[in-house]
Amino acid sequence: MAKRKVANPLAFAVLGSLSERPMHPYEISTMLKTRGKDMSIKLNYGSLYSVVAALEKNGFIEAVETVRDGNRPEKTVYAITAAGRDEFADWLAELLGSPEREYSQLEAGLAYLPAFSPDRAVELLDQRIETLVAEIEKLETAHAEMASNKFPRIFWVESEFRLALVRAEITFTRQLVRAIRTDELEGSAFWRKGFEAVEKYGIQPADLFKDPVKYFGEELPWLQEIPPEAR
Amino acid sequence: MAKRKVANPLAFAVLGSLSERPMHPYEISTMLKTRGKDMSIKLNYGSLYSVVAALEKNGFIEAVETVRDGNRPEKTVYAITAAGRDEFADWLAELLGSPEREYSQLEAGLAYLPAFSPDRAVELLDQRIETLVAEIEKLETAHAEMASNKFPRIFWVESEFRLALVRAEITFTRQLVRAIRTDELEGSAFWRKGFEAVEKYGIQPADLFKDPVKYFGEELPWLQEIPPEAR
DNA sequence: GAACTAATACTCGATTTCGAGTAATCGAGA
DNA sequence: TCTCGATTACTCGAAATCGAGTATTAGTTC
Repeated sequence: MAKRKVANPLAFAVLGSLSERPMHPYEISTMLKTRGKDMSIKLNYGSLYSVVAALEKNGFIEAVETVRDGNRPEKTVYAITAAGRDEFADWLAELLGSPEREYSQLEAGLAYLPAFSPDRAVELLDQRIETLVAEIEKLETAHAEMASNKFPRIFWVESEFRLALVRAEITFTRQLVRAIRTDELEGSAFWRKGFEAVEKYGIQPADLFKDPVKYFGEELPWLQEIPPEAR
Repeated sequence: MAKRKVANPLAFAVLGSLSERPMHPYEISTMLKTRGKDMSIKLNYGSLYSVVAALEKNGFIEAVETVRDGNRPEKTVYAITAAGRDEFADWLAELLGSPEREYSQLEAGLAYLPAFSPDRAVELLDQRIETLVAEIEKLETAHAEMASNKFPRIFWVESEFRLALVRAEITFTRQLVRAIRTDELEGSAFWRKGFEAVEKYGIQPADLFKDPVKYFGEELPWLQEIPPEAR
């Protein structure tokens, strides 16, 4: 899958909007908002206009008219081209059919979890859970409302997916907190010991592994598996 | 939470690495790789060097020595500063404690799901499921291996989180496919009818809502709720 | 009808991001 | 000892990204 000429997901939304009818950029932005698509695709004015320009440059859309309304800046109305329709279909197929690696900030944070003490980690994760619970409630309320309006679910599956993801995140985080609290996370007791040793001896965390018996009271068998330069 | 001076997650990883000991940029990159942190934080050489420069400019790290090794480019070794340690701790706390809105590509795709026929959608989602299954198997194998090496789980929680997310995605996708297939997704039958009408009458999708009785055989009560300009 | 707020419709330029390219050296095998 | 692929260690510039700022008009309230 060669790289897209215009890769910003907002460009995808622009193509999607223009495949309904010609519009000017600001109109696209308001339509995305009224339809709530800006909840699933990040909308930023700066990006919108540069993305529209890039789409035009690549022949996916074309200016069909410019209207001037009093002294306001003139609006350029764009229409999708045949190439643009192809690009949109191809892009949608890719988005749905081929999952692409995405990086979440929690993943980044967890990668450095041992940099905090277990207690501090639990405190922060609990805080996260609270925020996520609120998020879930907001989503559920919105869904209940749309359902009661008989608004077809097909128009808000993306929000249901978001809900599923947040639920998974909360479930994981709760389990993690419990595991840290109970030390059942293998290595968590070790994590505690390490932190206490750092405080007690006033050493750097990296020094812990130079004398495991002193600081952990035992050999660490897995330590031998790690090449020295990665310790 | 004011914006970070250096916002790229890779900068966070750089601070995390340098809080262990001074290193030169390339050394950071290899350490991230051997520890598998590059699976959770996107590593790109171009970004690495510009991020290091930005961190230095902002006083979070400082060059401590430059070594030259034969005719190779000279390596600048950087150390973290006190401000850098604070920044790292603050950043980690934010990553763990305050979930930030993230946009996934599947969400973007689902937002335009009705642009494809139900059959095509199912076909693509099935394809996605296949890829996700393979991904899950890879992760599970890797985890089993680390567990059998007694490598403490605390060092790979981020990968467990990733697994939880992929599992949630697959569960959701499977449910969605089933719902589309069985038409139990309210609005899915309507989606089918709409698509058939577009083919039968050769009209634009947007025209469907101009005469719902003709194309869907009934009034669509929720349609009245939508402001005309958002239709 | 003056004042003010909200909505409309962008613009701009400072960063950021990216990934392909480069160039030296090392090590293993022929 | 020659070669060649892998590893080391970056560089560069084109393109993307962002969000704050601007200017006009429409609507609302006193």
